[in-house]
Amino acid sequence: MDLLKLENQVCFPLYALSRMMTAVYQPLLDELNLTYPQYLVMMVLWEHRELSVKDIGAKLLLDSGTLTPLLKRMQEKQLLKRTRSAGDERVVLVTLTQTGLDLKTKAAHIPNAFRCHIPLGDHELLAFKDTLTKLLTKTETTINNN
Amino acid sequence: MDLLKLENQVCFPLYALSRMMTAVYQPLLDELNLTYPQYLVMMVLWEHRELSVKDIGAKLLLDSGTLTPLLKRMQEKQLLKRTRSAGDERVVLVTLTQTGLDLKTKAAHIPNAFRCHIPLGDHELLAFKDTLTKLLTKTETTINNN
DNA sequence: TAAAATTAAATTGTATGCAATTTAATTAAG
DNA sequence: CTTAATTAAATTGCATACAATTTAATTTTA
Repeated sequence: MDLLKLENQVCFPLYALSRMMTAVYQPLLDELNLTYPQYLVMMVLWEHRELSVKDIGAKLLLDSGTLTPLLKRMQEKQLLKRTRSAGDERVVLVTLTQTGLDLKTKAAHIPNAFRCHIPLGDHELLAFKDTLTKLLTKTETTINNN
Repeated sequence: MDLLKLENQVCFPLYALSRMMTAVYQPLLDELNLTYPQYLVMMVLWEHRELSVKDIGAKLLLDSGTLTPLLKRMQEKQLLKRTRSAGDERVVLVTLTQTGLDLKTKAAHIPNAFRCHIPLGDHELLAFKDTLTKLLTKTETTINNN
């Protein structure tokens, strides 16, 4: 068996599916004028009132090279504020504006709207999510124990 | 249950795992001076002697906006040739150079080297690949039947 | 067959990702 | 207490992704 054939790859369908899911989200997110990574940032900030850039990066597995310009664009859209921490001037704290907080109402229908496009039953979808989450966690550990 | 929480998302672990897997490949691909998308292009061209940009896009689910500059970079690295089809001048046909063909030897160890970093047994990995492939295919169909 | 529609790449513009470096602030060590 | 090491963001540079448009070639159709 030729292991260098596309059909024998695990990561190609992972890569392609990830992009396809983002494409499924896009028309829904267009209504909120958000990209998918920006939607993820909104989600962690709806959940946690105030987070540093590092905190957001730890949750989304993104570094400041990605987050700094992304957060600046979100700030330009009046969704959030970025302020230096008083206690530690190295840290930038991010909080949502009222506009950003209010956007959660407009986003409330997105999870269900998205769900409709996924051709999996509830049980399979949950099992799939579990597999992904466990593999993500385990791989993260594996990599860090280098 | 708040469906707008990060932990309740299916697509976040998909998105994060996809990027993490690419990061696992990177040190292996560095030896070949390839990025992950370039590696995928090499793979389809090792398998098929000649492909149009459209063919490559159909296999990798990428459009000419992504592929044209990517293929130009690979051409600059002497990995492939791009020529207009004689029969249909709209079509650009891509074939590997001898250098590109020869690179398969240097790539032969990559699948196994990569496999070592994935904390899953053979059976689970195959099952995971199947799930991904089926969901990719089904979602593709769902989207096209819009 | 000539105009209209379609198709394949390329181009343009914007938004990630990420490696590598830089800057500024804080902490650790001697 | 002062220097060295570390840390958090920002910056720089490069490579995807992808929407939207453009260009050139081919097909369709009236």
